[in-house]
Amino acid sequence: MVKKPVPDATRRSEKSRRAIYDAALALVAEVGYPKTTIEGIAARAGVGKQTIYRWWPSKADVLLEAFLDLGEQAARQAGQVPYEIPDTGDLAADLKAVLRATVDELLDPRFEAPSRALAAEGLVNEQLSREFVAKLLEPQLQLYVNRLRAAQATGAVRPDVDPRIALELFVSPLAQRWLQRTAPITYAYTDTLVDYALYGLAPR
Amino acid sequence: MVKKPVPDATRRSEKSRRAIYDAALALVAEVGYPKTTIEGIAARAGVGKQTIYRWWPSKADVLLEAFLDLGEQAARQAGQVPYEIPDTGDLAADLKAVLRATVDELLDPRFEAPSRALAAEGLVNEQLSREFVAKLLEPQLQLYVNRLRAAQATGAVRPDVDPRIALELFVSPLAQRWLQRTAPITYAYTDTLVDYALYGLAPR
Amino acid sequence: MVKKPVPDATRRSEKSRRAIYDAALALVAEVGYPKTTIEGIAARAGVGKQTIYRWWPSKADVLLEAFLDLGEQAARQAGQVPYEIPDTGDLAADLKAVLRATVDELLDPRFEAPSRALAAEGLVNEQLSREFVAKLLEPQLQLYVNRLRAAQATGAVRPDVDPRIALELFVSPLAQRWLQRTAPITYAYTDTLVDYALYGLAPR
Amino acid sequence: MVKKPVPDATRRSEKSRRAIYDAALALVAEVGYPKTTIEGIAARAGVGKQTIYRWWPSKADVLLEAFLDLGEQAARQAGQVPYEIPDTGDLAADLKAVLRATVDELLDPRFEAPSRALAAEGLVNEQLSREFVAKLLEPQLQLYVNRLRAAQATGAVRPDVDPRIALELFVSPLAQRWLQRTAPITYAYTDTLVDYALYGLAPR
DNA sequence: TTCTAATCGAGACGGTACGTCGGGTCTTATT
DNA sequence: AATAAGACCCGACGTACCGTCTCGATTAGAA
Repeated sequence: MVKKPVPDATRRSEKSRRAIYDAALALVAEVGYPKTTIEGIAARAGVGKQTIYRWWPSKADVLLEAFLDLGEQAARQAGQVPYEIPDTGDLAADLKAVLRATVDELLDPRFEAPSRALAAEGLVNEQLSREFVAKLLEPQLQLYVNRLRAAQATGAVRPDVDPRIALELFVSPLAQRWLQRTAPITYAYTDTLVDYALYGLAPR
Repeated sequence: MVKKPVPDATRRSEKSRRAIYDAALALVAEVGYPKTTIEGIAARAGVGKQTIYRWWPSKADVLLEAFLDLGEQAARQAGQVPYEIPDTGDLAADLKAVLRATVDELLDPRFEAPSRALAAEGLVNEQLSREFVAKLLEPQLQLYVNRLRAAQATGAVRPDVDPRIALELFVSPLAQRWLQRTAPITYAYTDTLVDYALYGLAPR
Repeated sequence: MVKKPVPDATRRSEKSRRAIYDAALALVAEVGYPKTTIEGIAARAGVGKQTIYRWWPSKADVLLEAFLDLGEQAARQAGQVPYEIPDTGDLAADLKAVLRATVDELLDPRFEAPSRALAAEGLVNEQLSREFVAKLLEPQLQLYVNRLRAAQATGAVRPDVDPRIALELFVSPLAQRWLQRTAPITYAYTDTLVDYALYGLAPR
Repeated sequence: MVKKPVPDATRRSEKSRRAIYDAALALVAEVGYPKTTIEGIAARAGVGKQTIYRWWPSKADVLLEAFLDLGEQAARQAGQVPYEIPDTGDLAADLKAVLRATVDELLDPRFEAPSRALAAEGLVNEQLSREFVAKLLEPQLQLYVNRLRAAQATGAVRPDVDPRIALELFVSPLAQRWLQRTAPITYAYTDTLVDYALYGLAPR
């Protein structure tokens, strides 16, 4: 077992890290993930290659961190770090609103390129996939779980329903359409998904 | 614009094509998609690189064709080329049976590696994605549309439901779990999906 | 020992041969010897590659034959097939005249490219070199031997001189300058060569 | 016009350069120039191809430098870097001695293969030829010029003779025989050349 | 505030694979 | 049977990046 000397994070250059994030996101957006190279990121960031290899094991990890950082920044700007699905008492309306916001985000070009790339890499790279799911996907899905639990408490959803599965009825179709481009994603579509799904979850 | 002279398909070597398919599938299964190289496929198939470049524009296209061919072969062996979802009159039972078979297929290692790889490539390569969807995915989904239409005719499903969207309620979650490894896929899971979804599609 | 079936020369296409000669000479002149390829010759001659491989073992042999043919043609046109060095009785004048003609030929672009190419190939390919020397060079040199022998008979050259060596005193320097581009070749230069050399060959 | 970034010569690996020289010379000697490939040199030298392409534009240039280096090494070993043709007062004897040494060198297999290859390449590649002549050939010939000038000073050679041309009378024939294999090269032959040539250069 | 050790920008290095070119063989249909 | 055409296997080309490895130059924490 070869020990790689752990670099001293306290002396790390914040400027370089930012520049690397920016370069990685910009390149993925401009030339696509496969044509984005470590060398290209380093050159664009005005950084030595070694500085990248010192802190990240692969370009996928660079992009994942850059993307997480982008998300944090966006959340911080919106001032809504502790994100929640609203609870107006009308479950269908709340879900439709959230899904419409998700549609907007999925169509935002700033997000599209990197998240597609990460999803693609994850399909084939199990380790990255786990990290992606744990850090990004599951926290999002947990919000739906919370909201559905609340709905069960008020009787809007049958108590025997597993919320972790139930949420997939409307979340997965949207994800699928987006990832595989099987069909366009619109507000009308997500509204319909919620309608179809909730029929089945509501008590008789 | 330089025109590449179109090769004469009638003189194409069938033996080479088969060998390339086999090599591509074997390598993807053995070393994974990213480490599968055109050079490796050529070497394993006992074929010149040029023979690959003559007929396919990229390794993704090689793999797509190889996979389509694999599917055709499998179907031909099973003697069930005009595939259909059974119609016993019990929609829930029929869907559960089909989804269980799908689970088996998704867990079959012969299919897993190449289809993951193609899905991953499709996320980032729109042209390939379209071909993948058109040649493989949509034909499969159409079978569900047909079965749901039949269910609407017998009154088992509400007539105002769009079958193309309805089918996503149980198909997409399964696909999602498989692709993103968010959770294990089991018979119990698919059965539950069908139950949840059909509640919502059945008449009141 | 694998026997290569000897092709039937009587059925050979004269038209193809001519086309191949023309194409080979043209290409060597236009793009240079290294960039002249068998494939290129075949394409330009409107001939299948196999037709070349059937009759010649290598591109050097094609060019050698093409060049020999070119020489024969030129000689036939000039109507002087049985070539001779003139014998006016004045050895120096005769040699100067012949060398001046040689200078002209060496500077003729039609001859320069192919003969350079053949010389180059010969340096590294002994078999070709022997053929080149035997078919082209030695016959030429023999003419000088004859003329020098005649000069010895008239007493213009010492009888103990070996004509085969003596001729090299003026022929080789010219060849060398041309081949290696060490210095320009002119009439004045060849005249000087003859003067210097004959001093040494003349009786005291 | 794309500018290729000039590599930083101060950081060049001396070990790699030596290994490349050795590999190039060894391969040319073992398999011949045409079968010597950049890939083969790199593999034999244990070096990446790019390291060759970074510093030399072609395999001919690699070989030329390797050969120049070989010559320098040999000269340094012999401790006779400022090489001179001896001047014992007997011009004929001095020239014969030097030419005999040249014959030895031309027949030394370590020198034969690469110098033939370079000569061949030079015939067809003018740029290389100029470099070869300037760096290797002319310095050698200049030694003869010097010796002949000295001979003119002592009256051993006629004052109106151009030494640069005179030297070709014995040097070029030897070179020619060696390059074109028209006849074997021996001490007797070079002695004869000197005799024939000096007759013509000596005063009456 | 100076010293000093780690990080940094830069890029040369040994490699692997790319996509292309051409060599020489073989097959097919045409003459 | 020779031919034009060109697919085939193969080896080398010159290029792009990989991940590792030096090099000064800089820079931040401990002295």
